[in-house]
Amino acid sequence: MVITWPYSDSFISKPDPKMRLSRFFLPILRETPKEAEIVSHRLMLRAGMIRQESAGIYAWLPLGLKVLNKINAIIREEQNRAGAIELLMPVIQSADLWRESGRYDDYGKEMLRIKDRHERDMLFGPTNEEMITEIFRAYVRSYKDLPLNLYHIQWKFRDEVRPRFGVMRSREFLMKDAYSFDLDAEGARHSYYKMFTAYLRTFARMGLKAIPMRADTGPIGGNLSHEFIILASTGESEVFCHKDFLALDAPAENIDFESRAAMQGVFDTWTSKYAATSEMHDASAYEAMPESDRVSARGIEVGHIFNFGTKYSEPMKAVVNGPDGKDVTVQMGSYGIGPSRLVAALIEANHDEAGIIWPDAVAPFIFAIANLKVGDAATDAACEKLYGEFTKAGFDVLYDDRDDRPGAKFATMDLIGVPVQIIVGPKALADGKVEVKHRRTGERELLSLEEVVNKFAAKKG
RNA sequence: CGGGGCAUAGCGCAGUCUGGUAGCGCAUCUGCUUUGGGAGCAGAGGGUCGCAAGUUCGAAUCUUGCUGCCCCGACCA
Repeated sequence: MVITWPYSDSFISKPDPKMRLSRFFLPILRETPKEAEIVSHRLMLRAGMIRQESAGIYAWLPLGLKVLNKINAIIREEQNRAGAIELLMPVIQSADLWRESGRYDDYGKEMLRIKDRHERDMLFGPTNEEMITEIFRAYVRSYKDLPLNLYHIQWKFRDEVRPRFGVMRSREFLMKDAYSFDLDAEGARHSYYKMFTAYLRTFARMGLKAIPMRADTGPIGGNLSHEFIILASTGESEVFCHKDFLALDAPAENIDFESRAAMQGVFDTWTSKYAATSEMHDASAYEAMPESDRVSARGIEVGHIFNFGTKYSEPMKAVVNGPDGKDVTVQMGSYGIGPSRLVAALIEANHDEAGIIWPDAVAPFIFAIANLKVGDAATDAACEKLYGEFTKAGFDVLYDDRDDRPGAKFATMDLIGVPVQIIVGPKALADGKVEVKHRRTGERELLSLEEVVNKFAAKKG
């Protein structure tokens, strides 16, 4: 019997690599809306990535969504690699669940509380420790099912007093939150180190240098916690660290997440020297380092991990049978990354006067083809040829087929940050060449169509 | 939550003080020209001036109330 794959290739290929700008929805703005203060907010609005619908609440337009999805894809790969398992919990939660942990009263006005038609107290989830603990305790009975790490990527709502900086500090935001369950403290540390390692890899893959810094646990609770901070001049908080962290490479793809020694090694390497946010800053320890080793900079928090023991499992009775048949309250940790904030953070770290400079890994389109003279038989044909080849190779490629002037096309490609811009104009094409411009370096090269295809489009196959 | 400010076309703004036909730039649409760094000319469309009361012959403009949004500070993925 032959079982045929029930989906067409085009259906499963996500995201859609084919895009003609004349047909795409890319509402770019020439002028900056006055409310946007920081560069990422300005550029996201100008590049048509987001639209504000309310204070701190944004609609994600197609270009913004493409970036968000790429970030999510990287996060998923690294979470899965580290052994976490994806599920999806609802955004609306019951107040009763939060009364069990005691956080219904503790969380304050930051939690958006709502009533359903039966006058039941509900809430829009600001985080999911309670819910995941409820799910865990409903099914897991044995220590043999541990360790377990479950995560989801879901919208959160925190009714910030003052939302600002676009999606950097919004009320509704996307969060990847993972929750680990272990039999004992030692296992919980291993789980913590696994996520620690996964986070280093996740941010590195996006071209970000994220430095783990000892952090306050805040309302989540616990005793072991790190914030992952990326350095950006427009960052919200001041951070201090040893300069060696800037040169450290993230753990390799083939690192063994199950090896406690390997995980401990990663953790030790990345925590061996001084690194702290201003809240946790110890000026005397910092100044004990030679001045040439000190780095003081602005930082953006893009991830935060916690080991909080039995803070939730105890009151919510998440217990398993141990090897000796006795109940053991499980050890938990939670691990958060804000993909929506990451979009803004990536822009803060990657831009110039002309616009965004996407790292390849998260670029909404890696390639753009600019037809400088739409309607010209030669440029039209060359563009269609390239567009077809890149599409066939499975790349995200944007074809600017608008009947517009070259300057407008250059400005658009630079604004939306396309890493590799293939410029097809009548002059170079008369010699059979097109120009390839690299957004980040500004480097340009003249190549024939075949060379372009061989150099770029043939790679992925 | 304290302090400050804003609300007029899709975006950026003028007009408000001193009440009297709602304007400018960009964007959009049409036509012609133009085509390697956000083109030029000509024409066109688009606004219950945030909402509601009040004062007045007459309110974008004055008064009161409300709503929304932004900025600064304290708090946060």
